[in-house]
Amino acid sequence: MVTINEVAKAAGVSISTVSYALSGKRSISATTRERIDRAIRDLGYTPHAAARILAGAQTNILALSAPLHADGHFPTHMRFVTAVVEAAREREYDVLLLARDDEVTGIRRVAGTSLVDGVVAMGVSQRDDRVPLVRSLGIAVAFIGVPDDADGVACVDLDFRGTARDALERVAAQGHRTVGMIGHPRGYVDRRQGFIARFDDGLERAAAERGVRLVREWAELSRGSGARAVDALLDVDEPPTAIVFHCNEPVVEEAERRLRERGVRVPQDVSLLAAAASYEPDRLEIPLSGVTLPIERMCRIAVEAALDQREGRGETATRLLDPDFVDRGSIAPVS
Amino acid sequence: MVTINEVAKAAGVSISTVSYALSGKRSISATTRERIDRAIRDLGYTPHAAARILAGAQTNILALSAPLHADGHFPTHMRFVTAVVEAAREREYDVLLLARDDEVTGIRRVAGTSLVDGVVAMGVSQRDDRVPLVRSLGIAVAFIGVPDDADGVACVDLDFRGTARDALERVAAQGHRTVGMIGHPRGYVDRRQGFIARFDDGLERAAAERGVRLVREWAELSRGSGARAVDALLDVDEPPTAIVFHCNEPVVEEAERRLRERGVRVPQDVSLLAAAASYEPDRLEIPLSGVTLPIERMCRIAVEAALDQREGRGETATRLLDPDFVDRGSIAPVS
DNA sequence: TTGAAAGCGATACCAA
DNA sequence: TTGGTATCGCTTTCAA
Repeated sequence: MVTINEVAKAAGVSISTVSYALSGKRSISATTRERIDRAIRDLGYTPHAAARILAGAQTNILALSAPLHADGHFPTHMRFVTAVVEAAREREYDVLLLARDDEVTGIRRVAGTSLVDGVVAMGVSQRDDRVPLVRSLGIAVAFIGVPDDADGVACVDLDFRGTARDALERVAAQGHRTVGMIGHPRGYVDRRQGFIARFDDGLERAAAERGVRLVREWAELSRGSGARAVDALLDVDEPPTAIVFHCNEPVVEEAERRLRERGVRVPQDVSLLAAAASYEPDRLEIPLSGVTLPIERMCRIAVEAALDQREGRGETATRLLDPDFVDRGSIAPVS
Repeated sequence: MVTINEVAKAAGVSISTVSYALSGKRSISATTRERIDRAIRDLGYTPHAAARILAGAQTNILALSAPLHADGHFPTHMRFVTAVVEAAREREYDVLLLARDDEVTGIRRVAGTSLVDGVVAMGVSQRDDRVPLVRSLGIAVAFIGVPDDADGVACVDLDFRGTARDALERVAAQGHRTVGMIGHPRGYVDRRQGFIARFDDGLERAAAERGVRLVREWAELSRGSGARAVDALLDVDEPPTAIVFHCNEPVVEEAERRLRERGVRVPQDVSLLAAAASYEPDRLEIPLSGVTLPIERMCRIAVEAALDQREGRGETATRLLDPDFVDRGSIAPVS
């Protein structure tokens, strides 16, 4: 291992000069700088991370708490993880992945040993054990998702209530009086995932305000449940003329296939809208108008929120992102 | 932050005694141990990771190099990542996720700064830049997958050649003389993923030996390609009476649906076999006999191989896992 | 513009 | 069984 000492010796300067040349925290004469650069290159020097952390103030490591539930949607999960790594690297941070651990012990371990400068937590539930934990630990943290008690912690999420309201108002504006919804698996709700409750709430209220009748189905991720949900919605006396999807891609795909099988045309017979889609709604068999979950943006904001906290200037409030509706022709006036 | 110094003071002993009490590297009297334990608990002490790394020999951090290709299969990717984290935690290791970086710079950074004790590399291609890199760096590493030049580096993989041979021989043994294959996207092959070449090679050879005619299709991950592949295989004069799948789940699902639509019965009209499945073949609409990719086992072996190398006793050879065939009734004698 | 030296918080060797 | 202390490789203050 090449140390800063050897570099200093080779360049004929003191180690503090080498250190400052590296950090740029004080001015160095051109000739000295050159000698140091040469020595660094010749010796192939890279500073020792642990020594730097111990002497300096920060680790440049961020922990990502990503508990993976058995019934979770892997592709979506992966997109969050990748996006967090990407955002972290843009700030010169590496990411330590906390996945297997009990949510609490992993954070406790890396924070207690000062291994990380902050934590980004995803897969947030309404009553999340990580909230009181990070509060007591007093570490820099940002949640992707909003727990019930979000006081004093930074949170980022799509405004699910607003997204639901927006969705309902758009179909209502087209004259639809009976609107169906196909939602995430019941298991998610039981695990008390906040975003579902907020979405449902927003949809209900908007429907009540607009005098729209709401019919809801929840589909599992297992095969057949998307088709069953469609059948359940349509095989009644006054079926909905518009359907709002708030579920994962496989369910939507199956629902679209089922609609085709039943000879239902989109948007002539039924209007379709994707809400908070974690997939790309324009790559479906029938591209859907609606709102995409801005995963990359959420992760970027979370990373910045967590890191900024250490520097004092960090927000510890909840930030809800506005829905961004895109029209792909799957919504039409009621016939 | 509570330091070992404060613990020593509180317990009325020296810091070396505290250190030894923690590591267990020398015997401590019961009373002293108790006083130390009390002090640790009272003060809520956790050793500082960076200090420990600097003074000690190891970081207890493992890097996972997981380049994510745009056309990759996210769920499979995620399973590897999760499995590596799981295996690492069992050895008291945390995982640093290298995802966004150019494959080489990420490894160079964490290895150069001595941030990690070793590297596990997935998504290995036949000519992988990471191989010469880790060789020149001389760090502990294990590849999940086998590059062309695997000299001196530890690799783990399913024996794809053997798996292909096993698959072909099983259907040949049932009298099938024309066998179809639906393979991974061509993009994978172009990116020179070794496992595909090895699988194809094994299949070809076994077919030649058994006098079996082989018909091959490659399906993209995009919608419709699974169905198209089925049609391409069956819409000919002498269609195969058995089909081997070596592709991702969405393609298999679509192929099965297509078979149903065409009124083809399994296994009466056609035998089906899943080879190196990265999904669970018994959760398909038509459960498939075949070999599952032992992801968890591969990752565990890779983690151990990487970590063991530091302690001298590590293997740096390629380890190919034998296929483990499971019968689920999708293969029958040719009619 | 540069250097000397005091930490940072552990580990582990050498003595007692 | 225990304590003192050199050491790990760097950052940063204080002096020059």
